[in-house]
Amino acid sequence: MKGQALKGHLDLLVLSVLAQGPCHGYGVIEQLRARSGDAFDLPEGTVYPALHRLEQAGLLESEWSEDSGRRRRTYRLSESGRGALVTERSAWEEFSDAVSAVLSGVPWPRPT
Amino acid sequence: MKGQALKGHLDLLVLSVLAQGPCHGYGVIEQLRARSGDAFDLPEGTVYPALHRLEQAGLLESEWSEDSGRRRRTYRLSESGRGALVTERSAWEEFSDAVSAVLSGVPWPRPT
DNA sequence: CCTTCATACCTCGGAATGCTAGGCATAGCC
DNA sequence: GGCTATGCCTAGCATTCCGAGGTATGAAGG
Repeated sequence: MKGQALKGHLDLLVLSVLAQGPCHGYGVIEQLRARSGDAFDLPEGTVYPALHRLEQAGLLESEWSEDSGRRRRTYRLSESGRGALVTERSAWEEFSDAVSAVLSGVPWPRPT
Repeated sequence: MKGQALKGHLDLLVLSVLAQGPCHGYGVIEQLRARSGDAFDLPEGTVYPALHRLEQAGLLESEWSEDSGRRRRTYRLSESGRGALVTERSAWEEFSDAVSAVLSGVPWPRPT
């Protein structure tokens, strides 16, 4: 995956993962890698600040837990977060369709 | 269209427009608006620097022209630009598919 | 015991990018 | 003359992603 292609869409991805159940930061990274078929392999320096940002914005809630001597911070979607996910998903679809529309006019050098 | 959702994908859009024929800056903005069904209404402060960047990178070539007393700068895809368009389009499709894959796991509150 | 690796968290600073806000100039219309 | 549309430009700000570095625990291997 080319550098910083996901600019502006990271929030949507993180919210999507957490919509399927609470998870901690490291787990979010693994989920994204798994669900995207290895396309998204995000560095920690990308994901952790994003989680903090989303919590700051009230879209996530977090809770510390101790699991076999390891401290973890588990994130969960808030009600606002659930709403934001719906909004962001719509925005993504609109955006994606718009890009497709622009691209559809471009001659494509491959067989159809 | 929500603010700066197109981060990182602007180049692809501009190259796509210019792949369909030479055009000047103002025209690129209009083309994008038209082809996207008004989804993309980009400010000049976004598009002009992008054109300069792409020319700097060798993906575009430009030429000044005088049309009824108005000076215009007409941009054209270079060979490199044509190659970059292919690369960027592939990258977009990969990215788009990856996002879709992640989203596909999210329960969607609307009828399918 | 000690090293190494995987897990798990964090932050700082750089780099890129888009946008707001301003400016300049010409043509056409009222 | 004034206003709008066309057509170009730049400076500086804000946001965002990422590389690099730091901390700490547990398990595995020697």
